[in-house]
Amino acid sequence: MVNLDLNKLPVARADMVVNPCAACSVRDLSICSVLDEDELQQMSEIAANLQFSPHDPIIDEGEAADFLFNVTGGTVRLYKLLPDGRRQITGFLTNGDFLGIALNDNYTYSAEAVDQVNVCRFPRKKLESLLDQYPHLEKRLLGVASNELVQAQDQMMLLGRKTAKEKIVSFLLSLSKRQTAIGRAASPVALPMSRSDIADYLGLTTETVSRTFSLLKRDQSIRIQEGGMVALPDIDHLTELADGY
Amino acid sequence: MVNLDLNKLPVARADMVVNPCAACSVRDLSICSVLDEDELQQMSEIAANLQFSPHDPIIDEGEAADFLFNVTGGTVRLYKLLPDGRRQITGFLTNGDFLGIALNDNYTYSAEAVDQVNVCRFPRKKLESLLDQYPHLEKRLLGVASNELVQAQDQMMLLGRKTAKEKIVSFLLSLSKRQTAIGRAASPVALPMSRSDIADYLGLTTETVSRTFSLLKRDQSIRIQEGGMVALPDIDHLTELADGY
DNA sequence: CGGTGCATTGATCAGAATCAATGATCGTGG
DNA sequence: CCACGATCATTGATTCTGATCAATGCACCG
Repeated sequence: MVNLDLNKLPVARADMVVNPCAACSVRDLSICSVLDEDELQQMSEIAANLQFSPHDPIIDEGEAADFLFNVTGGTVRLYKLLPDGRRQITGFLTNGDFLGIALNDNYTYSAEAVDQVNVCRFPRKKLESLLDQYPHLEKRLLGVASNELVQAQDQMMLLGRKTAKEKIVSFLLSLSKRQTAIGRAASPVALPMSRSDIADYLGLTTETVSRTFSLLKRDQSIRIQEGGMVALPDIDHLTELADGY
Repeated sequence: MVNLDLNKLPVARADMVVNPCAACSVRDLSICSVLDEDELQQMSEIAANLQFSPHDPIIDEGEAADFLFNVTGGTVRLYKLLPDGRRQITGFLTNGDFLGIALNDNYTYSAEAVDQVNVCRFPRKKLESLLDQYPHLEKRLLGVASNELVQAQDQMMLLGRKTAKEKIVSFLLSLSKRQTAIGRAASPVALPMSRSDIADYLGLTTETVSRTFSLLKRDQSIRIQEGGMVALPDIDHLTELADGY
């Protein structure tokens, strides 16, 4: 039976009662993809499904890192704050992304729901003992961490050396790539997060983000569609813009 | 027997012939700290000791990732380039640091020797099979990756949201912390890298780095000693400066 | 002694931040 | 259903931090 958390409304679906993970829509994307049926059953026994609404805190920097998460729907922002309130968003998590890979005693960053978010929550200790039991799960986690490191290095290049225009274009392309990775079209791209989220992710201000979008619209590099979707008419061209050719 | 590489002069010491790793000066700092004597022997059998002089390339972005490394002496810079030559240094590695944790088929960054560097080189495939054999080694690697992620997030905050002064002070403090982690005094701090390395690590120019050092000297926040060592007279004060209190 | 590379300092410039106003969107309640 | 307020996005005017351009200083080395 799934460990229901009554503080947050759990996602209740009929198929979950038997083995919720078996029916998980993001299984192939997540660390769970390496598990067989029995192992999946064990995962489901320690997992709780939770839902968060926009702006809900999911974890807070500094608090005890008692839980790890898998994002099963929506978008999550990870961020750190300076004492005076300056914010750096270190990443946006979506379908299948793993949250809490840093195995410290306390979280070193905060996480909030950007839109309606579903997560699968694991008690850290129980997940760790599963990791000991299943080296291939640990190996998968190492792979995930390694990918995140590669992304982090790209983001450092972006933050340290790219212009505002290059930052915005790189950001749109990374969203596009993520969409293709989960089998969706490269364009148009969904932007669930606000201008200020984008600004704090790219080391800019909201005004500069807005101006740069206007600029890109003006020279036809992007088109804004209904529902805030952004069409990328010429990905090759954008790819060159992103690296400042 | 150690697998000698004749292109680069290996470090040859008498104790290496039997089991070089047993006498390794950075063993306790490196991933090898979790290995027992037999396991260490196996590591030594796949390891090659290499030396690099300042500016020597160690790995090149894009080339096949056939080797992983442990830094056993000196300082290594990791960096990425944009087509027009802009450079972002993503990290400096020293004693005990592991190089190549991103297990992609090709390196996603380049590495060069800053000063005289010693490394311990492992063929990737052989190391991977050792990882399969020893889950605790894999676990240790996951821990290393996790630490690097935490550091990467701090660096994103630095690059995206800190002022030049905060960046320089944060940098000096991180060097100081690293020194204490290997049992040395917190101050003075050694700066083996050039102004331009520091600039490319912090998302600044050499001129701004130089000016900011002068500024910090003027208000007595730092003192330059012989040999380019930097004394940090009041670490608490610097810690506040670093986060913009 | 002169040359080369690196660091420092100064003068000016520019890209993005800040300050400020207006516009668009959305949810809520009269 | 529309009006109001709140929040977010856009655009404009101005400022400022750090980049760029330029010159000088300094140390190491042949």
